[in-house]
Amino acid sequence: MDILIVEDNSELQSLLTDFLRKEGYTVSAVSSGEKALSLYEKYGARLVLLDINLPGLDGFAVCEKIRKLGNTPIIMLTARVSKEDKLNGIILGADDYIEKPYDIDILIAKIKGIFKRRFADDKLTEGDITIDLAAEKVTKAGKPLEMTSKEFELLKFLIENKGQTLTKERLFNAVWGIDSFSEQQTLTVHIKWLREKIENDPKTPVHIVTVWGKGYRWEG
Amino acid sequence: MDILIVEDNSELQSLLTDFLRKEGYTVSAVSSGEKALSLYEKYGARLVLLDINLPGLDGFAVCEKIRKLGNTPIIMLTARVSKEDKLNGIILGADDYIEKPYDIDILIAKIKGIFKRRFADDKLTEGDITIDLAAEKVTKAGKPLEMTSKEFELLKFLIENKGQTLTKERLFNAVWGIDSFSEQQTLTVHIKWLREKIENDPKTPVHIVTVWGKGYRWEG
DNA sequence: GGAATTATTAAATAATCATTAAAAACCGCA
DNA sequence: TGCGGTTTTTAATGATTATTTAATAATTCC
Repeated sequence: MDILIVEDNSELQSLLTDFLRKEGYTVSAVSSGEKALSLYEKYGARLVLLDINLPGLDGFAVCEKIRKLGNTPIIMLTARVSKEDKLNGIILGADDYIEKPYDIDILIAKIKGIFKRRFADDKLTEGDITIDLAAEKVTKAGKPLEMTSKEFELLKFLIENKGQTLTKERLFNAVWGIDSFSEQQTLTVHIKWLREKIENDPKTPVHIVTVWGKGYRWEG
Repeated sequence: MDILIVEDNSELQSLLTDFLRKEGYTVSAVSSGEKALSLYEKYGARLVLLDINLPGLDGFAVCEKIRKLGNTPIIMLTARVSKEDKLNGIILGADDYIEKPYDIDILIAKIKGIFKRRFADDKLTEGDITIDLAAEKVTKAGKPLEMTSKEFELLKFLIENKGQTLTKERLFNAVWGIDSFSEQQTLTVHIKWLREKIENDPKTPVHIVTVWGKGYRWEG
């Protein structure tokens, strides 16, 4: 899915949906924060358009949650124009915002800008590494890399949160699903295998860097 | 299952379902993209009728996902007639589309056409292997291969979805039709017999490759 | 230099897949 | 129905691959 629209005004929702589809994006639209989250968790999205005024869970909360689940760019839609909101939205992780009533062309332009900046094509690329998340396939400089499932999960999580330092605990939790601060050996060993496959010179890793005393970080 | 209908308009859904059942197809109908995907993942389908306007996950997104899971032909149902939609749907993998309100006879004709093109007439070839789906006969480099019915079904399903990794669950459901405890064993044994007949060197299979932890994939 | 942390390596364990043989179910046919 | 052969399933065993554990070496920070 390209774009996830979270907007409870049904008129506006279908307007946006139609417009964006005509631009060639695949669009899913929901009318509540809860639905947005469950859809996002299950299927992800490449961009989220997020209304601030939502029944139940509001836009800021949704933004925060999505930010915890991934680096998907978020554009906030807001009728309220207070400085605090702008500040708040951006601080909490929104990549951009637009005020209602807005010029649809400006919105499209913003969206295109984000897609262009963010995605070369429909695969996730990092340097000479390409990751097909759906097919669970990784290639480096065109050559396919054989990945075990744990290795793939780990790589995926690192790249999805590139630039962020991830604690070992968080990494372990994300990939293995449970807290188990005792078995950090497992993680370091897997990091080792990953580096062996990903890095040009595994002895001096440039992608998977270790943050001493904290954990690891993916550098793009 | 022959046909999976994804349509949230319940009236239209039951109309379609009844009509197609009368034509002799086995039909399942769901009203959301999420349900469609979970059903497809588990049981597959030989044809999908897919409405574009769905609540939540939209038709295009569903189409995209199904395309990643298998080569099943998809017919899009749409009220909107924009060129962009047509383009989009076809680019994303739909084999055909039909506009609402549509003539049911035209739809039936399209469906029959797809079934005929896909599952009846000409012979399916993969390298030096030729499969006659109607006659249930397989030849390798001109020589006939004796196939049991299960072996044939399995081979057919693999080749129909060549290039795609098929989970054991999905393979079993497609060929055996039901879940079972010892499904794994039965499947692996049949894979073994198939390899014995198909592969030049059954010890190092190049056509039926195993995807560790997932299932199998046919490489053409 | 020394304690804490991370990297490396090898070996043990666990999970999954392949092979084989034998039992059970199936099928055509008298 | 019962027979003989074939297909399919089940079960037991062996092989392969993934993952974890454990022991040791290297590195980093103070």
